[in-house]
Amino acid sequence: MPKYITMADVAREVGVSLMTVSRVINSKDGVSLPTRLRVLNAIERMGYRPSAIARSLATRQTGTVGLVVPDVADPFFTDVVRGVEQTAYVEDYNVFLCSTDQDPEREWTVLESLEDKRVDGVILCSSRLDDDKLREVLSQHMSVVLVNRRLKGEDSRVNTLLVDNSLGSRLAIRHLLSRGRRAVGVLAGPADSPSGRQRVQSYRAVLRDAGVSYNSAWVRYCPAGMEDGQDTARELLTACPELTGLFCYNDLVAVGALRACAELGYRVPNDLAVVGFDDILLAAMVSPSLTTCRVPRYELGTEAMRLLLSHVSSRTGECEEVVLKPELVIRASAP
Amino acid sequence: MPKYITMADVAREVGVSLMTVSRVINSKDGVSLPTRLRVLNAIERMGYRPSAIARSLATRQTGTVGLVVPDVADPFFTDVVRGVEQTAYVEDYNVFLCSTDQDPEREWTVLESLEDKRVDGVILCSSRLDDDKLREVLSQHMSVVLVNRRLKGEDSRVNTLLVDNSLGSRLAIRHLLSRGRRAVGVLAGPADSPSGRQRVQSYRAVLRDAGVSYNSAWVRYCPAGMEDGQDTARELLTACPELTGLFCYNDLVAVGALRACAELGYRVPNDLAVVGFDDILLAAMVSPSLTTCRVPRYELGTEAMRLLLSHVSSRTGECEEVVLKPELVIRASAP
DNA sequence: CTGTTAGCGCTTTCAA
DNA sequence: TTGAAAGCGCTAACAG
Repeated sequence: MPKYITMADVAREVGVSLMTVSRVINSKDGVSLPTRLRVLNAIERMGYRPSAIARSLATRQTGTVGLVVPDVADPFFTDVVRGVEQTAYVEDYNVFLCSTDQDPEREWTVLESLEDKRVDGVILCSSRLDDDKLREVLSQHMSVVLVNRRLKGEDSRVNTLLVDNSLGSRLAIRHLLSRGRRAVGVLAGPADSPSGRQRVQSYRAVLRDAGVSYNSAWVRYCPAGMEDGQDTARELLTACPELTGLFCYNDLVAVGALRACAELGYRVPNDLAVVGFDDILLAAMVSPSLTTCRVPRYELGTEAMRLLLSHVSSRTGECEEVVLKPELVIRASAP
Repeated sequence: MPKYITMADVAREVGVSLMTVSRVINSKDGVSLPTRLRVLNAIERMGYRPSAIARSLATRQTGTVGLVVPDVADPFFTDVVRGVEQTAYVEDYNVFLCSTDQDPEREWTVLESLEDKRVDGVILCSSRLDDDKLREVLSQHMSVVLVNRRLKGEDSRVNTLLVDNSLGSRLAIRHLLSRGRRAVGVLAGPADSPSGRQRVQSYRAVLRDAGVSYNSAWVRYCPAGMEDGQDTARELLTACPELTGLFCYNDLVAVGALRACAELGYRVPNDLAVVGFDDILLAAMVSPSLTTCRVPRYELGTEAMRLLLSHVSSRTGECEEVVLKPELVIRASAP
């Protein structure tokens, strides 16, 4: 059990006041070089480390941020976390990682616990809270970055970081059309996912613009896991054997679809071209390898942290909205 | 910018002293029911949340732990993180996630930053620090759980959580031998990885016990990524075409080996049987699907957190060593 | 049952 | 250039 050295210990050792030690620690001037050196020496010798807790209480800044994600193990958020962590490290912040497990109540709870810990700010990914709840809990936080979610009316208090879903959708669907796939189905992800809905909208728009007719039965909502994708793909393909292309909510769902195809005897891409979303590591690894929309997930993390810190240290408190662009990666499942 | 309510605000509002409010918050008795109710009511109404910072300073307990991993995005640690986070949530702790990026200096730095934040304890996974440095930095922490690493001589101050690598290795090699693969190579992972070395040792022991001769050229150390596995496998297979089996440091390396096989025209499992380690999601997904040693990663996380909390709240400060057992999962790459 | 007095370890005035 | 005093928001130890 280590006994923490305090500033008073150091001051006593050197024979100066607390303030002198404090000044040295914070590299403030007003300390003669000889004194500074003696203090520095004592600090080193005694192994003194200032208590961030005490400092936080006095300065009202904790040097910590909260990162809230639906699922730590989801390969999508895994990279976001990496990005946040990396930038935090460089900027000398620590990050509280919280998983909500997709549960709004748990999301609420962790946001409160972060408030208790007096984090300097929060990065909230893919929030499942409804607008009112979200507004309420966020109003308690000093700085906020919302990732993958827009909150109307709060643009002045909340930073927003989005992926251009419409663009992704357009790239994917146009690619399929350009390859002669005119009957394109969609595994649209959770019905309550804004990004899913956005992509379906763009899907419709592209087909309309291209003068290609489509059937509303071709679009199915589904949970975002691989098993879910497999099950829903099986249903969709059985119900609509006319499909020649399939656009999936994410790569996990797409891999599920691939498995459903294998199961049903569909050859990919001959019988059915499949496009995913995100470009997780797995996408390049399955066979056939997956054509997909690459989302810059790591950059999502670094950018989120950048937005947060710039808000924290800005006197004005102005907020930004940043949109990152996906790009199409063409592989074997939809060449 | 929210203005935080303080305990004094609540006390003034209700017309009682700080202590009464404090007692109510901490559910201590010595407060009459009517008073308690009035306080509770005010807290609710004013939206008061006690500052964990101030409380930490007073109690010398922060309700936070540090989790240090080499790489947040590594699918292995991803599940460990999930386990830790889950248990932390249930037990009302917050976790600081730190990535070391395999860099000993960074590891040192983050451990110091966690010390500054006065975490109640630290879970350190696969530390790359040498014994002395490790001992030094850990001596500054109240409670420690070392995962995948043993530190001799500190058993009384440090909890240890290990995977039974020997067992895993034995299961894998015996499986290969039982299928008639007698020329088994090893992609052993980083030369400085204790778990890698442990597995190589068991590999030798099993062959010796089985009376099977082997060639030391069959064992190659390599970095732990997929590309690394692919490169090293290519070299190994080219140099030792007599191999009929391959035991890999982890699944990523094994998948790399699979790719090298495809490249070189080896059929798996006909020409070469491949066994991985860990059983990450990817293992079941590649083709041929990967035979591997499943490591209970999520349990590693929950158990680590359990060990930590039991140490934190134990008056005695006794430490434990726990070993978790892997099991063989037989799939197509080595049926 | 309730309140008062001291800190926890640091920073922020303001004096010297 | 240095230091003394007060306070950040809370709890622990005693009173009453």
